[in-house]
Amino acid sequence: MAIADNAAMSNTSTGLRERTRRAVRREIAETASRLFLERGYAATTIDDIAAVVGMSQRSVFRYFPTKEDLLLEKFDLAAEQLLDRLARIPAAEPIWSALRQAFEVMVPETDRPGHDAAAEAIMRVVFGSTSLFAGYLERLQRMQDDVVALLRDGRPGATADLRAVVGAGFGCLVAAQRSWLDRSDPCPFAAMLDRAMAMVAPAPPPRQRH
Amino acid sequence: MAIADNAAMSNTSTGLRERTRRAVRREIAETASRLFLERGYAATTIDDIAAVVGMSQRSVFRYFPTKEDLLLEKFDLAAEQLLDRLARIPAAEPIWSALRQAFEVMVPETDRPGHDAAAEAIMRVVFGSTSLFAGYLERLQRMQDDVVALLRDGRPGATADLRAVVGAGFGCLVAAQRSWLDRSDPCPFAAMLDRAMAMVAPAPPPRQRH
DNA sequence: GCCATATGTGTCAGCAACTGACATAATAGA
DNA sequence: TCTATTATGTCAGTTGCTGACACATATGGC
Repeated sequence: MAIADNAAMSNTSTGLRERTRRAVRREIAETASRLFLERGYAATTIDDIAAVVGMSQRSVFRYFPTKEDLLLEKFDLAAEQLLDRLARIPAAEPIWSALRQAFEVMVPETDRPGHDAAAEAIMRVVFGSTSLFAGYLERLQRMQDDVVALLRDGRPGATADLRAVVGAGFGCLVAAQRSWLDRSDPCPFAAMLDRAMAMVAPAPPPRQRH
Repeated sequence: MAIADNAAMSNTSTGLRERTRRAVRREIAETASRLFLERGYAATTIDDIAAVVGMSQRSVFRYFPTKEDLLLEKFDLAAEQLLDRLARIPAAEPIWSALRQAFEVMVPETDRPGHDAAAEAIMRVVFGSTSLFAGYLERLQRMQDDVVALLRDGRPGATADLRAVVGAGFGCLVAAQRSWLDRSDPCPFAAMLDRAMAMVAPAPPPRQRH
C-alpha cells in the first residue's frame, strides 16, 4: 500500500509529491512573512496571502493550521536545533551553562556580520503583536517540556526542580530578547543574553553534585 | 460637564450607574466561569453565556473585550495585589525574596484550609486550554513590566538586568504552578514555589550591594 | 498505455469571535 | 419635567477556521 511507502519516505527528501508540497509550503510562509512585514500582522488577511500566492484561502489552511503558524513555525525549527544542540552537551555540564549554549541557536543570524535584518524585523512583528507574542510564549513553554524531558535522564534531580531551572532560563531568554529589541545603542544579542543569565545564576552553581 | 464628574467618581463606590455596571459585570464573569468549568472553555460560546445571563451577545462584548478576558481578568486583580504587596517591601530586601513574597498573592486560596476548589479548577481550565494559557503567559509578561518599573526606582542596577531577574522569577512561578497542577500527592503550592525559587537562586545572593 | 486509488484544490456553506452603526429605552441631573 | 447621557437590542459585516462535496491530477500496478 502507498501508506507504508509514504511513511517510509516522509523523512527522506525523495518523493516528488513531498517535494512540491514542501515548496508550496515554503512559498506560502515566505509570502505571509513578507506581507506581515509590509502591512502588519493584523492588517494582513489570509485571503490577501492566498491571493498573492494564487490559491484559495482554504488551501492555505490546508498547509498551515492557523494564521499564527505562518510566522511562528519559524521558531519550531529553532526549537529542533536547540534540542539537537542540547542533546550533544555532556551531562557533566551544569544545566545553566548548557541552557546558555543551547540558546545560541535562538537568534542565529542577528549577531552575525551579515546581520539578517529580516530576522530582527520578524522578531519585532512577533513581539509587537499581542496575540502573536502570546502564541510565541506558549510555544516556548512547550519547548521547555521537551528540554526538561531531555535533561531529565542523564542528570539527577526531580522533574519539578528541573522545570524551575529551565523556566528561569527561558525567562532570562525572553527578557534578553525584549531588552535587545529595546536597545538604543548597537549591542550583540549574545552579550545581552550572557548578562541576563549571569544575573540570575552567578558563576559557581551550588547545586550540582557531579 | 458630566465627563469631569464621571472621572471624579469613577474610583469611589458612589454612583448608582457604576454600581449596577459593576454588578452586571460580575454576574457575567461568574456565569462565564461556571459554564467554562461545566462545559469547557472552547465548548462554551459567548451566545451561551449571554443567553444564561439574559442579555444579547453584543452586550457581553460591551463589558468584556474578548472571550479570554472573561476568565483572565481574575488575574488582573492578582496583579494589582502583587504590585501592592511588592511596593510595601523595603528596598533593602533582596529582589529574589521580595519576588517570592509578592508571589504569595498569586494563588491565595488554594493552600488555605478551606482550599477553594474553584480557584484550582479555574487554573486547570486556563492551563488546559492552549489559547487561554497563551493569553495568561502574555499577561504575566505585561505584569513583569509593571514589576520592573516598580523595582527600578529604589534599587540599583540597569533595567535589562532587573528584567532578567524578574523574568527568571516569573519563570519559576509558572514552573511551580505547572508542577503543582501535576502533583500526585497533596502538596501546598507555597512549598513548590519555595523549592522552585530556591533551586534557581540559592540562599546567599552575590548580587546586592546594600 | 490503462485503470484504480490517493491526493491536491476550489467552492460553498456554516460557525464563532468580534465590530460598527443605528434605533430605542432607561435614567441621571438641571 | 425636560434634556443629555448611557445601556441595550438588532442587524449587518469581517475574519479566522472547518467540514463536505466535486473535480482534476498524479501515482503505481498491470
